[in-house]
Amino acid sequence: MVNHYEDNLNDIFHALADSTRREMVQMMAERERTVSELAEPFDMSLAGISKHLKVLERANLVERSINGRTHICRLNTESLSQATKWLQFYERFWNNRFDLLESELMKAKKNEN
Amino acid sequence: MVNHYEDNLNDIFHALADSTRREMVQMMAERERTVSELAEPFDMSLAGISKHLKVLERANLVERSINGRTHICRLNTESLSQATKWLQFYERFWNNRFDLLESELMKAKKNEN
DNA sequence: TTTATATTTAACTAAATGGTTGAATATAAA
DNA sequence: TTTATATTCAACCATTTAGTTAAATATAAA
Repeated sequence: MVNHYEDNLNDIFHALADSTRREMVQMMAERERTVSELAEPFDMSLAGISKHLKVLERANLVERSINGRTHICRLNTESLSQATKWLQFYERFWNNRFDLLESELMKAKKNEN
Repeated sequence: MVNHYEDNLNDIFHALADSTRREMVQMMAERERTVSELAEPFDMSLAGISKHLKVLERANLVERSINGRTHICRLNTESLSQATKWLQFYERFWNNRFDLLESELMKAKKNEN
């Protein structure tokens, strides 16, 4: 059994583990962007940006539509919320743990009196 | 200016971009674990697990206390919620976009009549 | 039809990653 | 004091990554 869900999470987290790519995501969060727009803020070759874009696409974080000679890139919510869901699931555990700790502390405090 | 926040996000997302490490996180979410406990489900050398653990520690996702010859590993909420916050911030943008789209569709529907 | 623009592809490189094995360290148990 | 257990460290290896430059492709503009 191949686990596509796991593969996808690998790709998503990997894609987000790079400052340049996260900045690109930020830019696309504001609005759609062409490849050269995405490249503009960075001191990096267009080929370099093109590669980063591919990593984001592999993770399904970005979709592209080709309009003449310019490519228009936009974010895809689906993958992002997959990652968020994973994180939030485990945060819940911690928060429960903390709630537990807190209630223990409250008990302890009561017994002080 | 060095950006520690960005570095940290790189480390966190990188740490989470590996199935083995995510499973280790899951285990520690349930309760504290020793290194050998963490290693048990995997078909991998202890040295391998030890390295994965280091990656999680570098990301501040895990803290370790040494108790005799066994090391006890537990999760650190802080880093996880840093990642969650980053993700949620950008999800907000998308959701706003979707709300906008939705209201446009409503308008269009009205004009149909 | 020629030239300029937008982008990708290919080939290359240095560094990082994910794994291994074998030896080292430190502590606990016999 | 010897032996067993828990863990890390060091050295190594194959693969992936993040970047480069130069050439290729495709479209738009002169």
